[in-house]
Amino acid sequence: MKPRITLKKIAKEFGVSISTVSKALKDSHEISEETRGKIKAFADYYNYKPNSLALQLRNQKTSVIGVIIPEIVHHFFSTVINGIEQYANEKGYNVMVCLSNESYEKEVSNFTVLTNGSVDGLIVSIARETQENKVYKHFDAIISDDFPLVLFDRIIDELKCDKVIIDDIGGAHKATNHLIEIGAKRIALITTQDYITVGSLRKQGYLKALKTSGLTIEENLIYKINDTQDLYKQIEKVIQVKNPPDAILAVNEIYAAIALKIAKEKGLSIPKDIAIIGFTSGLISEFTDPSLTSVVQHGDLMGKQAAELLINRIENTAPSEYQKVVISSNLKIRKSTLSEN
Amino acid sequence: MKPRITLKKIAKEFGVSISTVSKALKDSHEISEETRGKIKAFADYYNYKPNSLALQLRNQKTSVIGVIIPEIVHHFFSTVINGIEQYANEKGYNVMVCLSNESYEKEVSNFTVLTNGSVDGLIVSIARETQENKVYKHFDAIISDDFPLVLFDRIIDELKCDKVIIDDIGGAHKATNHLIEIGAKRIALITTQDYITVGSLRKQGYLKALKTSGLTIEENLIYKINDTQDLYKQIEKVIQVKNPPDAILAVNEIYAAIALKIAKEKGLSIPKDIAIIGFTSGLISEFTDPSLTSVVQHGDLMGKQAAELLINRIENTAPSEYQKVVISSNLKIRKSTLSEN
DNA sequence: TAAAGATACGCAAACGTTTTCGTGTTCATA
DNA sequence: TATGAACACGAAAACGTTTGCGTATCTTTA
Repeated sequence: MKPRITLKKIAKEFGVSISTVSKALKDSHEISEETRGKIKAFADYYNYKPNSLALQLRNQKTSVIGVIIPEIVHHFFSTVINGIEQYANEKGYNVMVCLSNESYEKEVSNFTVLTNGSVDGLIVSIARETQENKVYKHFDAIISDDFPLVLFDRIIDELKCDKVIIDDIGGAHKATNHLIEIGAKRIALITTQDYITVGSLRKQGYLKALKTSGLTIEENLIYKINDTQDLYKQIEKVIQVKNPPDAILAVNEIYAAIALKIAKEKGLSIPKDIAIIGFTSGLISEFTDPSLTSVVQHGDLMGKQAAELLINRIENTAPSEYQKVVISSNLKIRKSTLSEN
Repeated sequence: MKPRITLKKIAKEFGVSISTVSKALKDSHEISEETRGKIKAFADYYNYKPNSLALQLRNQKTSVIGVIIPEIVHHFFSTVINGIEQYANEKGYNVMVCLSNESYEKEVSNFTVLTNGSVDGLIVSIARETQENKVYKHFDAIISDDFPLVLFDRIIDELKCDKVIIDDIGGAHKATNHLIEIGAKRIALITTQDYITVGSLRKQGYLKALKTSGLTIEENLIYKINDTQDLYKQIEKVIQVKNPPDAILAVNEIYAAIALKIAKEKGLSIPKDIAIIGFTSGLISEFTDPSLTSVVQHGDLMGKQAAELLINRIENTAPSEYQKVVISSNLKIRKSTLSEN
C-alpha cells in the first residue's frame, strides 16, 4: 500500500510549517488567500484526509462503539446490531462487532481488546458459558472505571450499568393467556436451561398466566432443552407421550418450528389438536404451514435503545442513576393458534 | 469515565522517565530488578494496559478489518461476517462492520470513514443502488493507492482487486439439471433485476442447463422481481397463468418460500404438480412444508476466504496478481423436488 | 590509580494531528 | 518618524507509546 499523504509532506512541498498547512486546510483567516489556495489545491489533488488515528488520540475520543454478542448468525442478534448501527450512525459513531461464540474466554479477550482505548463504550449480551458459570469479574475493572457500558437481553442484574431487556415475562404471559383463551387446558412449555435468563423469565410469565387462570401447573409439561444436543429428539418427547398437551409455548422460533413439524408428522392437526406459539423475530414463523403465532421481539428497537443509552453515557448527557429499559413485546397471531371457523 | 492510567502517570509516581517505565514493563534488562518490580506491581495494581490508539499510530497498523455490506439482517450476510470474524480473530484482527443499507451514498460515506486510517483493509459487498447506477468512482482512490481490498458476492469485474464469489452459474446449472432430471419440461425462473450480478449469473446457469438439455427457452417463464414492491403479487403471476410451469427455480430463499406458499394456496401439489428450488443458506427452507430443495451457499467459507485474501494482502504475503476465488455451491435436496414414490 | 567495562537510566524522535501563543514584517496613523 | 495595529506565519505542546543512543555512576582490571 502506498503511504498516505500527511500534513508534514504537504508542508515540505511548499516549504511551510505543518501548522500553516493545517490552518490553510481549515480555511483559517490567519493564512493568506494565496497560500491557502495553493495548499488546498495540492491537498485536494492528492486526496488528503486527516488520519483518524491521530485525531482519535488527540481528541481522546474514537467515536466507535464496541458490541460483543454471543453469535451473529441469529436473526434476533442481527436485528439488534442493525438497530445499534442505525442509531450510532446518526450520531456519528461507528460500530465494531466482536463475537464471543458463547465462550467465556473469548468474551474476556474481547473485553480486553476493546477496552484499551479503541472504543468509547461497550454494548454487551453475555455468553452462555459466562451465565452458566456466573463469573463476572471481567466486568469489575470497567465498571469501577465508569467505562460506558450497556447490557442487553442476556443481562446480569447485580451489575451497576444501563440495561435493556425484552419484557419476557409479559410476552410469555400474553402468549399463554392467548392459548388459554382459545381453550387450551394443558399447555406445555419448551424452554432453555435455567441459567439462560430469558428462558427463566419466560417461564415465569407462563407460570403466572397459569396461576391467574386457575389452571394447574404440571411440572412434567415443562421441558428444558439442551442446545448442545439433538433438538428433534428432545422436542419429540413433548408430543410423543400417552397424553399429549393441547398447546405448546416455545421460548424461541426454532423450538416452535420443530415442534410444529413433529406434531404434523404425528398426524396432529394444528391448531385443532394442538396450538403452538413461539418467541421470535425471525422469518421462519411466516413460512411454516400453518404459520406460527409468535411473540414479536423488536430487536431493532432494542438495539436503538441500547445505543441511545450508551451514547448518552459517553457524552455525559445521561442521568447519574443507571437505567433499565424494558422493550415490550407483542403477539403476532398467525394460523397456528387460529381455528378456521 | 475515569481517566486511564498511562506511562506518564506511572513515571511521575516513581520520579523516573517514561522510557524507564516502558522498559520496565517489558522486562528489559536495562532496568534494575528493584525498579522493575516496583513499577510492575504498581502498573498491575492500577490495571495498566497500553493505549491501543497510541500503538496503532506508532506502528502504523490497526489490526482492524473493515467490512461494508448492504444489510446485516440477512442470513447469508451474517454467515459471511461470521466467517470473516472467525478467521480474522485467529490472525489477531478485529472486525468493524458498516452497513450501506443498499444505498450508494451511505456506501461512499462508509468508505471515507474507514479508509482514513482506522482499518488496515476492507471487505465489501456492493450496495444495490451502486450496482444499479454503476458509479464506482469511490473505489478509484483506494485502488490506485493499493489499499487492501476484497470484494465478495456482489462484485465489479473491472476493478483490480481480490474477489470471492459463489459459483452462481454452476449452482443454478446444477439446480436446473436436477429439475430436468425429475422430469420438468417448463421451468420458470424467478430472479432479480439484471443489474444484480448474482441474479444475472444464476440466470446464465439456468439458460445453459436448458440449452444443453435441448429444452426450449421461454422468455415469458423468466420473471424479474423488483425487491422494493410487493413480492407476493409479483410471484403470484408466475403461478396464476393459464398454463403454469411444472417447476420453479428461485434465486433466493424468500422467493422460493413465497412461491411454495402460493402454489399450495392454489391447490397445487408439490413436487407432483410443481417442483421448487431456491438459493439459500437460510433456515426457512428447512421448515417449509414440504421442505425446500436449495442451492447451499457456504457463506462462512466465503467470509473465511475473503478474510484470508485480505490479510495476505495486508501482510504482503499475497501474490502480486489479484485473485478471484470461486466458492462452489452444492444442492441440498429436500422434499420440494422429491417425489414420494 | 587510571582506564575500561558494566549498570541503570534519561533524552528525543517518531507516528499525525490541532491549537495556543509568539514573532517578524508591513502598513497606516498621529 | 515613532507607534500601533493588522497580517502571515512558525514553534511547541499535547495525545501515549516504543526504541536507539547517549551518559553518569559504579565496579572491575591492569
